[in-house]
Amino acid sequence: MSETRTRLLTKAREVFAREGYHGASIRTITREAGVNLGAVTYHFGSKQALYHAVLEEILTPLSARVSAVCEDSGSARARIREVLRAVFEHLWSNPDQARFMVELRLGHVELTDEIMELMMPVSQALVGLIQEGQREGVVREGAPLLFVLSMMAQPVYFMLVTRNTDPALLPADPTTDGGRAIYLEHMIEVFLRGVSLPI
Amino acid sequence: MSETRTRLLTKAREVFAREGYHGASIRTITREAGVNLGAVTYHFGSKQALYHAVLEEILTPLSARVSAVCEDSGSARARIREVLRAVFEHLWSNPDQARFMVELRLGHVELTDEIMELMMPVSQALVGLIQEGQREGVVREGAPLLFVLSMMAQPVYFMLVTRNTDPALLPADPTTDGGRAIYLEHMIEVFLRGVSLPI
DNA sequence: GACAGTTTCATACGAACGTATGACTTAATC
DNA sequence: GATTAAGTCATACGTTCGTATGAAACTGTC
Repeated sequence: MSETRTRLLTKAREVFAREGYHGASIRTITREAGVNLGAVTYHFGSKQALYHAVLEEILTPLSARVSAVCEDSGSARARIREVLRAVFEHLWSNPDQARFMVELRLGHVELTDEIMELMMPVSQALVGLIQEGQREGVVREGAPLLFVLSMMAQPVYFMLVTRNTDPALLPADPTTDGGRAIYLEHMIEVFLRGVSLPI
Repeated sequence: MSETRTRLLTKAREVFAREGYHGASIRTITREAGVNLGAVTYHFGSKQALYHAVLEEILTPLSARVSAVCEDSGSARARIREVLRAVFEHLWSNPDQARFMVELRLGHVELTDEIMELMMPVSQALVGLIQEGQREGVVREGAPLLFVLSMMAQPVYFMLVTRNTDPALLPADPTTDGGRAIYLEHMIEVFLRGVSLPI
């Protein structure tokens, strides 16, 4: 794989995340990547294809990891913890990823069927996990998809807010391992209590 | 207030929400609003000023309502329910609003100080509410801002996802009052259990 | 009905956009 | 070292963007 291609992928992820699909221009991306203006056309064909390449690069490992954790052995409760940890760490390991996924949700960009198919198994795996949780009595009755939404809401929203907020106002520094652990533990705690059975 | 101006505000909200700030063009907005291309310049001065006008129109009533509910009489638990209801209903009464607020969070658009000042009292009021909840024993110990984030995550994320998902896949139809009630009750339940004291 | 102020209109401008093109450079093969 | 394929480069094309401009069409006042 050509170095120009990887430089483009790396910078494109950063610039798309920072400015959004329409806000980012090929000129900005190529300039910051230190490559020629024509490189996007040559290596990817178009701006949209470059965006999809970045998206795929982000979604593939997330999808794989979430699906894997869902099918782990162990109690549903333990796996729910692990899914939250996986999503959280994935989004935070590269903050740009959460912004990508949110813009994706906003639907400002046309998506290919391939991208869609990359996301489907994730939500299916999560629904399955919640159903097992209900069978094991960890999750109370209700539509599984509602719980899936509640599960994903916190990692995405936390990422969205904390990256744009003055760190001094935050209860923990999200750029350190210790700070991140606080956010993660909080989210897990809220979700597990939130879905638990009445006592 | 001129009719052209209000038509612009209405259509701009819709188009900005649908396509994002950079994706929406003045030409699209004015064409769909049925007004002249120059109307944006004349009535607002610039595209950005139009965006800010829309944002202010959205944030002002939300800010007022949330602040009012926070300072209501009644138990903290009841007020938390009411805040969730207020945010939820506000976002769902016009789905575009949630999309605006998310793009705002993504930071793809430069914001004025006035817009910032419109948002500050909301988060302060919410922090105060959580602290009262902790005093009353409804909310367990922990950084109030963490709970505030958890409280807002669900309404925003639910809106974001359900608007772009095939309704047939959803557990309830978000376009009907009955469907919305299901989502709201779910969110309230998850949050109140999630922040509650261990028993 | 002439006037003044306001709003609308068609149109023009320069800048920035995504993409296309063909010459140039590099690297590998024989 | 000639040939070929792959990659890089500067540059040009047509389009669309936000904005500016001045004429035309309103609206109310005297």
